Amino acid sequence: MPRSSSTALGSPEPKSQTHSLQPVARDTLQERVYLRIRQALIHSEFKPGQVLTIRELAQKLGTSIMPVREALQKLTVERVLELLPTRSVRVPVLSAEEFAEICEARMLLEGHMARLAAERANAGDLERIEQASRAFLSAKVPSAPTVIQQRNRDFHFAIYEAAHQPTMLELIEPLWVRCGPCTVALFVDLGAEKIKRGATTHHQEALEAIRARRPAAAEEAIVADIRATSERYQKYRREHAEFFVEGRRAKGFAP
Amino acid sequence: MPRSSSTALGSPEPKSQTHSLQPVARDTLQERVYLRIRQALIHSEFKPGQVLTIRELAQKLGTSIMPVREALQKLTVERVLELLPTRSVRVPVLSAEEFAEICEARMLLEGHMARLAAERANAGDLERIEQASRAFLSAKVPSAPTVIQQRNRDFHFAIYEAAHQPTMLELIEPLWVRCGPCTVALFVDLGAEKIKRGATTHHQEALEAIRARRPAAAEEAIVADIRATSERYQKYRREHAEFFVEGRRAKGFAP
DNA sequence: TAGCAGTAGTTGTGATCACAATAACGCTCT
DNA sequence: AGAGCGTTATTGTGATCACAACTACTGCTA
Repeated sequence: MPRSSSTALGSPEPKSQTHSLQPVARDTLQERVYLRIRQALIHSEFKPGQVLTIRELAQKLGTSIMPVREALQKLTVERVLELLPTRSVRVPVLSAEEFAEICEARMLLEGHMARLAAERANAGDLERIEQASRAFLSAKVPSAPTVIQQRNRDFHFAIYEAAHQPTMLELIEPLWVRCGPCTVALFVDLGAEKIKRGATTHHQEALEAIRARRPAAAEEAIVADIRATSERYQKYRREHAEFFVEGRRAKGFAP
Repeated sequence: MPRSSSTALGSPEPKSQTHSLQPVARDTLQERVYLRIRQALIHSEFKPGQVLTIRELAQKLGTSIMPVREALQKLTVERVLELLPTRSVRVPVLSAEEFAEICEARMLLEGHMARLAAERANAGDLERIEQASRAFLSAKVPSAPTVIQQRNRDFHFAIYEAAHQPTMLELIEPLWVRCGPCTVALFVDLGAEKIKRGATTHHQEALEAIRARRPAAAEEAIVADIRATSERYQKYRREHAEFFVEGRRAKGFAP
């Protein structure tokens, strides 16, 4: 029976009506599968290095293999997953160099966006940024690491949205997803508390700079924030080299 | 008959052996289809705004629809193609703003790479850059616009490869592909001659700067080159607004 | 003639099957 | 017991079918 309404995937999110009457593309199973796997990656339900197989995911998600194979390919193209020589896919284990290069690109692009935000942010933008900042600060430290990570993410993107450059924003998003699975490891290991303290300083600086319309300072704060993440990962990889062995075939992931 | 060896797609390119004994992933039909369509896009065999259908392409390429639909999805994820609300795909018509934002990102990333190239290029890198430069200069002006465009591309990437940042290089590539179909229009319309003259200046400046190990100058030259392209497109769109009507269902593309 | 309903054709999505290549397992022989 | 080999299981790819949503065309009605 084609187009089965599977129950394992939940409802197709609440339509995110930003402008009311857009010709909303009808949602496909493929997309729900894609979002589900993506979310699982961000939540560290898969480990770096783990191999994902089409049929296993299809079974766990209660669909045929078709939506899964297209979702996996999509994630592979976005470099969120990695293609093995055998054409299987796995969660990438970012080398120190790869992570550093991605952070370098992030510093350039996101720094640019922070600068623009300081120049262009209107009242509504500012309000959203401040709200995101409050949400980040109020995140309880012993809560799930993904909560803090999510609010950190929200804060950054509140700023970048204030730059009003939607196309560049779309270039930045995949960089975050690529880093996701590896940065979660940082939160879990180094302790969210310490990371939150470090980030708070940069966040406050960025917020102040945008409020005061000082583009250079805003860029500087964001770049510093990203650089801290980059250096943290360098350090972490050196100290936990044994964790990053190319472990294959680690099963798991309860939907 | 599964895995038919279609003849319409040509041979699977000469293996590009850069390091000899890599565990080369076996080539798939999907990948050949992908490269073929990608090439067709770069060569302007499709017009901006044109809708591509799975079955039509499959028939012209002599395959089933499976490889085509995956190739199209891949191109869509890379933003080379655009998803319509009906889930059909079409060649995007970049708005002036979108093009400008992509160019902005390119200036940041490619400027960074040019700077690094000036710092790090070794003898082999320099030789490759100079050879690419000679090839660009020797391109006959009345030749196919795509030849000049290709050699321009080769020159830029010869520089970026000298930065030795493979991950960031992979971030830059899709930006070029996205601009491809629209910049070809520039070459065809404004005349390759004029564009080549303009680019030559920036190319020579970049080459000199890298040779002399002056990172700032190298970055400046590359940024100027990209900015020229960006402004050219702005002007072009304004003057040829009528060409960019959202024309649907323009057929064509002889394989 | 303009408007509209109905129909035939087209298109993307999802399911299922077939197959070749790889990986995993068990067996034998030394 | 351990290395080598043949067999079975698993995996991704490609083809084909079924179907729902949409498009375009036709012919009827006011």
